[in-house]
This record gives sequence, structure tokens and C-alpha cells, in this order.
Amino acid sequence: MQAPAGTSSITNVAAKANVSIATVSRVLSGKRTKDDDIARRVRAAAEELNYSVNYAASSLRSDTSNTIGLIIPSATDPLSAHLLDELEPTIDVDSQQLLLGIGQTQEIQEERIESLAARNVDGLIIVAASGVDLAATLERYAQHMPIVQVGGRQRSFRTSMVSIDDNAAMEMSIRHLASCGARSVAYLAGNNVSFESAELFAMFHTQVRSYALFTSSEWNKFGEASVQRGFHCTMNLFGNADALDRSDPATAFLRRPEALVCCDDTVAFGAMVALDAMGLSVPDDVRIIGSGDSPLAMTTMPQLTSIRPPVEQIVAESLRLIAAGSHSPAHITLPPQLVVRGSTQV
Amino acid sequence: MQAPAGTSSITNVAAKANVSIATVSRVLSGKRTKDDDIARRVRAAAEELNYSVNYAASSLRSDTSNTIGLIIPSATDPLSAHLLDELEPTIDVDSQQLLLGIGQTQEIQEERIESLAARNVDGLIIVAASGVDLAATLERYAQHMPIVQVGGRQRSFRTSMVSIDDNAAMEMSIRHLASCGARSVAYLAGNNVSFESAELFAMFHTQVRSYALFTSSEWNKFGEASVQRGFHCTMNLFGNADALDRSDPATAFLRRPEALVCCDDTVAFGAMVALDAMGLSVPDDVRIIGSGDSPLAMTTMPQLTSIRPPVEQIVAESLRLIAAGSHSPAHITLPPQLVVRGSTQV
DNA sequence: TTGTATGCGTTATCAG
DNA sequence: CTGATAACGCATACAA
Repeated sequence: MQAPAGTSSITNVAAKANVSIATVSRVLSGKRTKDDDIARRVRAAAEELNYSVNYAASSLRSDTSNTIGLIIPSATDPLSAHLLDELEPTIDVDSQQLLLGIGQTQEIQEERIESLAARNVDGLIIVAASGVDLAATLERYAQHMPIVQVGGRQRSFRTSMVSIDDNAAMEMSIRHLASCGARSVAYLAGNNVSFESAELFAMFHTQVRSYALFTSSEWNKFGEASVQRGFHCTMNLFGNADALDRSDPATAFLRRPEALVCCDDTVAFGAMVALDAMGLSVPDDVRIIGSGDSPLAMTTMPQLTSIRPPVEQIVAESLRLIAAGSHSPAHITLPPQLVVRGSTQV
Repeated sequence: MQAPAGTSSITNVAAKANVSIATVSRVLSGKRTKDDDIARRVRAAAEELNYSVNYAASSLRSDTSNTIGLIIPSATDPLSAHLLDELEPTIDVDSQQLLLGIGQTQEIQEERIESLAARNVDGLIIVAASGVDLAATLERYAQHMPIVQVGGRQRSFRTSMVSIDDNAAMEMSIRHLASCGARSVAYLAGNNVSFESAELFAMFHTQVRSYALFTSSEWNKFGEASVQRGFHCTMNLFGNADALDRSDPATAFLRRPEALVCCDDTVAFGAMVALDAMGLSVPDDVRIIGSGDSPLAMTTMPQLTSIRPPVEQIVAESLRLIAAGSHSPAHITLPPQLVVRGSTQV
């Protein structure tokens, strides 16, 4: 029967191994290189007593909490959920732990930053909620702990930033659509309050021109990321085009898009439902690209081509920057991956 | 300019307020009732110095970490995500923090339990991954900290349990379908390796009989929770029934179900796509009920009726049990809610 | 009610 | 490399 953790302290281990507590501390924390009889005795004693360090004491003395903080807007936010799933197993290997804060608003996110800073986390990773600017608050803490912002645009020279290259994603998307034979394309863009959406909207037009595709100002709308929005936008786009098509099939692609770029997978789902309802075929009549690579993207018919955020690299880079400390902030931009599936290819 | 947290300790506050550190500690921790000049001076000094307690020291001294642990199988698991979003703001109000562990397998979940126990969390909430039995591991720690298991079936008299009354959900579902005019019903059940699925399968049949509905053993299948599974099962169920229907419309409901109960919303999504593809109408021809009340349930056409887990109550009860301590474990079963939407009602 | 003094378990320092 | 000891910041028993 094992003794429960917390029952025994370093003193018990020291006694059992016939060494001083200092030696036990050194052996178990790896600050002692040799692997002689003493080291073995200490490890054996610790094992037998089921000893594990008291983190409170360790943290108090060494001023490092073996804890990293993560702040996200919501666990139902796909990017945040993926980050969580990727981050947790990655950090736990070297016996660190994850302290989580969740908040959608500027006020709550700032509150969480302060809470986690008060906990003396060894590093802080933040996914800012849409429309929230944390630069001022973060700068106040940047000298005391490494801070990594994931996504977003606010630039600070005191905090690190790991962001996703959405422009590259747009380029990849348009290039792919062109190579699939699409001659015209529409963009169901994100919410227009955000600067990012506007920038992507411009990038869309740049790339469309660059690949000599056609688009129309009437096709491209800002809006929320929901299935319903995708459905309604698509119904409006294609709803009364059928009659026109018959007039001249050769120029039909000028009256309705042969491809849809969606700001989000859910929008793409709605679009696919609408196209199905109108008897249009994906990908033969219309090619569709989503964004986020949600698990559901693989479960539609056909499966949805989607932009996958580089979560593994984001996590790896964030942890690297945190390990590097707060005195070497860096701004890193990572390209996402275009996962090609049936919605753009036969 | 505010001084960053962690710069000043209780000693600084005591000096500035002209009192002893003991008094500061008592005032700030609320163990001193009066609100006289001393209390005001202390609070003012703390505010001015932007003081916040050193949790490591506090934890070491008082043997309580002001931290509660949560272990979930994955952040992309809908129930876990909802739990996170509900739990985090609820606990943070009294300045506790959330330590998160994620693991899909027995081994990893046990590892997380041990890690969090070593961190001396004030309480542990666990969503066991499907097919994982943590009873043995949990019992080892149950005397040292309050443990609440959410969902699942393993019963232990040392740990608390808050579970969802799936049987009640099934009863509500079948009753609702009967009241909507369905005469026959099929069940796209969950994975058959789990005891819960088998029990629910039995409950389905009991309720179907109780409401005098018809079902067929060929209709009801175990399977995974995915859109594709829902799609294929539904295609098989209805695919070749059209020809038969014309033979005798009065008994058509014996050859194909007029309602579908799905173990998961994703399965229901797949079923809706399949029905749409076959030209069958929801809810006129077939009524559909999902489970989980995922955000996407509101974005289908028509919107999906679904079983919503009582997340708010789960969180409230879990925290109550943790506050009550480890010496009063309880088993609580909470009824879910049937959210009626367009997929079962016109 | 207030202040003084002790100890929580660990790591850092320093002398051997 | 090892051991003895100080110090981390706080909460609390105890004395005033």
C-alpha cells in the first residue's frame, strides 16, 4: 500500500537515506551530477516513502512556481480548445502545471492577468478575445514574467507574440482554388469591427487579382461566424442565379462564384447546406474552403477543405519563448496549413 | 504608476500602516471584524503598494492552496468545454484558481490526479474519459482532499459524484416524441463498450413500450458519435424504404421510424443531412432529437431539439461538495433539460 | 484587539 | 561534494 503524497517531507527521506536534507534536495532536483550510491539511496528512499516535493515551499524559497498561466476567451472557442489540448501534455512533461483563466471581455481578461501574475506564474500565454487590447496591462507585468500573446495584432516590444499568418492562408487558398479550375470566387468574411477582417478582405482582393480570378463587390460580405450566416449568404448569392445561368452558360461564372472562401468552418457548413438545398454540387459547381479545421470538417459530405492553425508550432514556440525568459521578447509569425479535402477536389 | 505585484510583502504594508504584520494579515484575510481606522490604514497601504499575498507562503503556512483542480479528457469534448466555461468564472470570485489537467487515457488521467494531489489542491473535479475507471486511484487520495467525479458510473463511498440522469433524459425524449405524434422510433446509440450505453439502450426500449411506440431491433444500432456515422446509419435505415412505403402508407411507420433519438448532436447532424438528401422532411416525416446541446444545434435547418446537460447545476453542486470537505461525500444525480426546437415541432 | 515569535518545507549560502 | 543553517512570506498560538 502506497502512502499518500504529502505525508512525508524531505526530512523523512533524508533520515531514511542517511544523508542531509540538502543532499536530498540536490539529488532530487538534479543539481547533483554523480549517480553514486548516495544518489541511489536517496532516490530509493523517496520512492519508498512516495515522496513528492511540497510545491508551496519550493515555490516560496526559489521564487518559481512551476506553473504557467493560460488565458483564453472561452473553452468553446476552437483555437483555444486546440491550444489547451496541445499545451497541457506538452508542459506537463517537465512537471509544470497549467493555471487557466477564461474571459471574454477586456475587464475579465485583465483581471485574470493580474490574478495569474499574483500567483507568480513562470510564464503567461494569452489568447486575447476579439476586440480586446491588453497591451497596456501586459506591459505592466512584462518585466516580471515572460508573456506570449497568441494571435491578434497589438504589438509590444516587451511581450512576445506568436501569430498566425492569415495573409499567407489567403494566398494559399486563392492559389489552390485557381489550380482547381475556379474562375470566380466570393468571400464570406469575418466580423467587420476587427482590423484583421478588413486586412484579410483587402488581401483577398489582392490575391484574386494576382491569380486573375473574377469577383464582385456584391458577393463579398462581412458577417458573423455561424452556420446560419453561411446559409443565408449563400442562398442570397445563388438563389436567383439559376434563371440567369441559362441565358449564357459561358459567362455564368461572372454571375455566380465558382468558389467560396469562408472565414470559418461553421460558415462553410451553412454554405454547403444551402448549396445542397439548391441542387448545386460541391466541388463540381462550387468549391468551398473553410477556416479552423474543426473536427466536424471531416464529417461533412464531401469533407471540407480548411485552413488549419499551426497549433503544435504555436505551443512549441510559446513555451520556447517562455523558457527564454522575459528579457528576450520576440514576434513570430507562423504559416497555417491548407488541409485539402473533397470540397475543393474531386 | 502602479508597482507590479510581488514587489512588496506584508512587511512593507505593516510598516506603511504603522501596525504589525499580524494585524495586516488579519485585516486582509477578513479575520478581523471591526472597520476602524486601523483597518482603513492597512487597506490603504496595501492598495498603495499594490500588495497581494504571496500564495506560496500562504499555502505553505496554512496548508490550503486556494486552488482547485479539474481533470477532463479533452477541451474539445463538449461537456468538458461547457464545464470549463461555467466553472472558471464561478470559482474565481472568491480568489481561487483553476489548475487544469487533460488526459484521454486511464494512465494519463491517473498521472494528472497524482500531479494535482501533489499540488495540494483544495478540491478535485474529474470528468473521467470514456471507459476509464479511476475509483482505485481516487480512493487513495479521497481522505486528503474532496473529490467530485462528474458523470460516469463508478461508485465510491469516499468520493462524491455528480452525474447526469440519462435515464430521465431518455424518458423525456420518448415522451416528447410521442406527444409530437411519432408512432415509431429508432435509436442511434452510443459506443457499445460502455456500460452506460447498454443501460440507456435498455431504457430506450422500456420507454418505447411504456408510450406504446413501435421500434425494430434492426433499427437500433450502437456506434461512434460522428456525423458520418449518423449519415450512414440513416441512409441504411431509410435508403430502400421508399419503394415499400407505396405498398401501404397506413403501415409505413412500421417499416421506417418516424423519429430518431441520437446519442449525440453530431450523429443527429449526419442524420439530418441524410434525410435531406433523400427528400424526407424534418420534422414532418421524421422527428430528431440530439444530445449535448452543442452550439451548432441552433444553427441547423431546422434547429435541433437536444438534451442539454445541466452544467450550471453540476458546477454549483461540485463546488458545494468541495467546500463541504472530504468527509461528507455525496452522490447527486441531476436531470438534464430537453431543449425543444424545430426538429421535433412544427 | 494587538504585537511577538514560531514554524510550515524547501532551496540557497557558506564553511568544512 | 556534503552538511548545518539561514531565509523565503505568511498565519497563528500565545502573551500582553
